[in-house]
Amino acid sequence: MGEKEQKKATIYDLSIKSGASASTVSAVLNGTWRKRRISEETAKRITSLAEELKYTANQQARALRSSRSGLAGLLLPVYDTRFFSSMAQTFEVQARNRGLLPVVVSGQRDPEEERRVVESLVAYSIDSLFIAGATDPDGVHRVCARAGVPHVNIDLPGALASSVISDNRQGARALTAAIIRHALQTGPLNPDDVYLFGGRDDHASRERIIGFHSAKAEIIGSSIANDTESTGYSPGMTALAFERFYDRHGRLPRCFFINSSINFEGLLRFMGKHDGEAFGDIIVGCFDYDPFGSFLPFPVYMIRPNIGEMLEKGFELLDAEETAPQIILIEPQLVPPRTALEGPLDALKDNNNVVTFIGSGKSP
Amino acid sequence: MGEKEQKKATIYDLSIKSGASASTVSAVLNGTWRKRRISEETAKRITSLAEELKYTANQQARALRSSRSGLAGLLLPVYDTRFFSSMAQTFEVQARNRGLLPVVVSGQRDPEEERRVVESLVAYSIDSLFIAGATDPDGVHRVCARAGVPHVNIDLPGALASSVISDNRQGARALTAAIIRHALQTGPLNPDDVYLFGGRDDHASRERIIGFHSAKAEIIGSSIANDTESTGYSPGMTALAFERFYDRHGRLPRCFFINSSINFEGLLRFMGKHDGEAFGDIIVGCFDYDPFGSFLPFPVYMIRPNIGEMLEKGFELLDAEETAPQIILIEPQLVPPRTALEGPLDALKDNNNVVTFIGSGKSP
DNA sequence: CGCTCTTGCACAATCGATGGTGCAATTAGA
DNA sequence: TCTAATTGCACCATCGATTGTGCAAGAGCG
Repeated sequence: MGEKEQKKATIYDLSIKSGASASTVSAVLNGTWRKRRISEETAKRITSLAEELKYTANQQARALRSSRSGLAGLLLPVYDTRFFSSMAQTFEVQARNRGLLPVVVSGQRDPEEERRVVESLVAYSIDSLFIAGATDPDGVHRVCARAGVPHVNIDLPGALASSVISDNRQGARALTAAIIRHALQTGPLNPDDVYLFGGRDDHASRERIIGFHSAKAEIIGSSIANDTESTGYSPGMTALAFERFYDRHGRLPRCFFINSSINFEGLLRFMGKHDGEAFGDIIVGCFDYDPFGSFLPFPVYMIRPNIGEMLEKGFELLDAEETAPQIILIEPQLVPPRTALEGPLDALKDNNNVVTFIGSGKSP
Repeated sequence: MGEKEQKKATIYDLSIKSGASASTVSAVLNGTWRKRRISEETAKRITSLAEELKYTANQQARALRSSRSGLAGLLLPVYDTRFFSSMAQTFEVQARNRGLLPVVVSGQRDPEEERRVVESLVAYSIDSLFIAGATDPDGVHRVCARAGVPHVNIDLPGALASSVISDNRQGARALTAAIIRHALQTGPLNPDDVYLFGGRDDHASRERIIGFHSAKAEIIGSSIANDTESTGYSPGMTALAFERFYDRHGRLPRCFFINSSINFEGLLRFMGKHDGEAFGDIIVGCFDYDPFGSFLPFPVYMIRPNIGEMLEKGFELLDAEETAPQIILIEPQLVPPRTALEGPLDALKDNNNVVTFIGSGKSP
């Protein structure tokens, strides 16, 4: 594959070719040259030489010496939900805007794995870490603290570091109210027509359940025990929960709240196994947004967390260097059924293409 | 945030505490100690000391000296489609299994941005790069070649480096055949009942169009001109294409092929604007898999590329250090409508949770 | 006992960039 | 004209790990 595989130019190469010392070259190229009283003329000479030779600094060397790597870490549980992949996408843009290289890793919702992958980031001297939806935020916190890595929690709060999270309670209230109101259009609702599936014993789930109950009580006016079922963030377990409900009641609840898109996939599996049936009469709310989910054959209300703002606030917290951990709430957005929101994809240049017919048919 | 923010231990710390020299410590900890004839006893002493002090090597220093960073790069166009986020997820696992730290970046389908982000990876001396769906694979190739970074193309081939891609033509044939056969169940089809939307002038799209035409000709027996419409990988442009078709014909084609899930989002937008209508009679094939897309209110056949195998082969190619660029085809999978496949989420520990009722109702 | 081998490790250069310090040449000030 | 201040830059130690080389102590052999 070698074309002109010259070794990358270093400040020493530039030093020789420019006649200046390596430290002068370094100062010019990292912007500290005014402070070091390098003449503008010398600076220009070196800069243009650098461009000519396509010099780029060796970040390992820079990091080793200055103990700032230019890496910004993001710890996710998993990538492949729209929520977390949008977060990765947004994080990438925001980190890059700040001159950092984003490094996204996933902890697989396993406390030990979380710590391991963060250790590996620490070994690369990351400058900061965003902890998004960690199973054990405080365990991760300790790893960061030992290494002196600034960090914030996103989406799920931790006790030991500042957190930026969605307003789960309000979001859940709005979502619950929306599905109940929609269901009421087709007749009165009993308390046992309204359920919640999914989630686990974490802060987000607890808050959502509180919001769910509060909206339900407010609108229907009464409630029942055991109207929420925790399944973890697992499609398989969620499918099982639906299956069991179905076995007991001969149908799904008229209207229900699903804790996350991961749990929503459990509903898909359930549907896949009950292929003949229509499910046209259920009304679903999901605390997460997925464009395809929004167009399923029944009304689906969704909540879209404001990822961009959460990350912005996160960066601000890191810059601010606060002492006492604080929690910042970000309002999420209620998305009505059959809504295809624009997203990061719409910012791409590809959109400027002209629509053209390029195909042509063939006759056999 | 400071608890016991001791600076991280170095080989010199271990050297002093163990009485051995730094080079001995280094050799013990990086596994080369047998080659350097360090006694087993010394090795054990140092190893246990290292564990005690929670020593982890400074990767920047290691990289600087050995010019191997332990970083594996993956260049994606975007994150937030299920295809690319699954790829990120799978890549992470595979890279980590090989002792590498995965660094995933996105090039936003912009040739210049692609080169910029790869330059930034090169500045960190990545050991290898996977180029997945780059707009300009050969431009990226040149950046890698200059820096001596081994690389492979995934999913979209390049001329200058080896590539592992889906068998787009066969996949498209299978997909086209599936939707046509499904449509034939409800009556005969004319050639202008079968269209293709999406894609652009890249290898994948061209191959898919060939496969589409070949299956169409084979089953329907005749064809027409202008039965494919290129829209780029843009939801907005795709929506526009559907809108225009709808304006001209008063309906959508009875059965059509959508080039990617990104284009599929264009169909969602179209549907969102035509809210009253049912679209229950269309039959769609999409060259990409999305679990929610599979359950839309009309039959959706999907193609799932075999990401795991593509990446495995990619790693093998890198190890093999071939000289002449080669292209490896991987067979994708046809997924019938209403199918929720298992994915990386199912491998998580979270699935072992027990399903329990945790909620309790409240009476106002 | 003298010699060669082997064992077990230490020394020191090195990767590329950074930043404190020192010093010659120039300019300013008296 | 002589000293003091300023300008413009070079020198060199340093970050932490890797690796080629050298060398003393002990083992093996005749």
